[in-house]
Amino acid sequence: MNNIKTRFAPSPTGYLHIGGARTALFNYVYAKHNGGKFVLRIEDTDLERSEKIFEEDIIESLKWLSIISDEEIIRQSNRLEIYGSYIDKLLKEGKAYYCFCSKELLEEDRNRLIAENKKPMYAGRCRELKPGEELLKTPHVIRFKVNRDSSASTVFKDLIRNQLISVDNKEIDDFVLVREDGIPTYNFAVVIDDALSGITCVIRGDDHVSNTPKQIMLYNALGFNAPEFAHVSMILGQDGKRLSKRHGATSVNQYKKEGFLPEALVNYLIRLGWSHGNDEILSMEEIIKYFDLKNISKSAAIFNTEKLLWLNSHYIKSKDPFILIGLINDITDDSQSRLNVDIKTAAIVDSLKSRSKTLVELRQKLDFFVNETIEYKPQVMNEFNFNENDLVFLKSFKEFILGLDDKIFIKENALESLKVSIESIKNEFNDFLSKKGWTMKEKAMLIRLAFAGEKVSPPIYEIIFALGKERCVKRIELFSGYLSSIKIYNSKF
RNA sequence: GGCCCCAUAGUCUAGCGGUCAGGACGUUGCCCUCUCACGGCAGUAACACGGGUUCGAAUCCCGUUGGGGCUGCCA
Repeated sequence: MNNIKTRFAPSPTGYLHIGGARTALFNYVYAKHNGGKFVLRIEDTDLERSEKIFEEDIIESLKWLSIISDEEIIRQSNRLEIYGSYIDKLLKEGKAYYCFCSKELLEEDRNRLIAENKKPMYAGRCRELKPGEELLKTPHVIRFKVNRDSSASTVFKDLIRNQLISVDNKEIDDFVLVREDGIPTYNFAVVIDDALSGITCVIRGDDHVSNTPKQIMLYNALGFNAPEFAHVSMILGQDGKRLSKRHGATSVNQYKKEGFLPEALVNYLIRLGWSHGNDEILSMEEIIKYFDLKNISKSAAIFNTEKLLWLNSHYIKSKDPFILIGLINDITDDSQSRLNVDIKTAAIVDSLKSRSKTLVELRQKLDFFVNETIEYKPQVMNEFNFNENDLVFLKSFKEFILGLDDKIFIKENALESLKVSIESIKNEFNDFLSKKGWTMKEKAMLIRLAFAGEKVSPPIYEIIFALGKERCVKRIELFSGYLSSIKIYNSKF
């Protein structure tokens, strides 16, 4: 009966990026799988770089991904007294010490060691110092006194590799616990908070493995039980380098704006490094049901937008068109461009959803329907050789549209009745064509150009329904006029 | 440079001593078809290299190479 508790502890020094989102996701689903708790902690001890807007972005982005903290969110900046009491304890017990070395001096040391091809480490000048009250009034930091016994090493088990990682203490610096300004450093604050919050398992990025021995030493020095550790590999860009801005979109919020669904991002991120047999499509519920640290990959993974797009199109396809309209409106800043929530818009969205990989793409494809006027682009129109017969057809087609029963176009906001309408338009239209001895294949492109001004559009019956009689007729007339005008133009030469 | 970690197709991965090395994205071809998609079918492509251990190695061990991380009073 061990109550699992995990956490995600980002520093608010940037927007939530996909690497962080994946780490948060792993922590969240691991806790949920085990019936445990997941908590969020904001590590804002770097006063220089932390910003409130980043904190808000992180919380919002996680919420969008359905990753919610089970407890009130902790901010390290509110806990300075707590850290103070523990530092006093370490100082009193001789496990930490004051260091008065100037930054300039340390910089010199470092440069010298690097020049000598040695590992840059603190020389330990102040290790045995017993500072008097006067000296304590001068600038200083507090360092941890690492056990320097010649054979001492620090060992921990990594749950991802399922093996022990051992680091010789001589590789570990007497690292700083409290800065000159009195603010604790990451390695110190993280241990206090994880211990006090009762975190049982720390799942974090690979880049923290070298911090883990330091933290274990602190757990031991403070008399806390250390949690378990699981270091997940990092996400790399297409070039195999660490993911950064130059690889394109990296923040979760940016993906939202570009028309990705949270389900798709969650599904993609969890599969990037974790697997459950051959399953590719996984809902949050399924992920929680099956998730296991044992099935996390040890190696770094390259972020592949193609697969994310595939997942996104999958989730778009499976959504109700009315819901899609809402989602598109959610990411539309300009109130002028908002979509109407009605059956006609839904009809086009329903048709376009299997043709779009993102919500943004879907919205763009909707332009021909939303905009009142359509443009006849020369680069599109020049590909066709129009003739008199086309005008004859359009005239006849207009009559057909006008002759359609008005009842076909009046529908409740129900997708089922929509299908019936489209079916009857299809039947009527096929009758019309066969009576005239025309075929769909030869006439479809002309109609498409008239209605959409593009070579690509949703199926014609669906457009007829969505546009309605009046707009159809208007577009046929405009297009006929356009054809006549280019005919006149051509005849001059 | 030092320390730590990693290594199956272009990419994500399954595999856990005996498999025709499986799936997915991508890509190619075909079918469907009013366009484009969707969908269906088929194809393409991998165990980094070298030593061991073993009757037998993608799987275990060692080395090489390659990649990543850390080496801050950042997290």
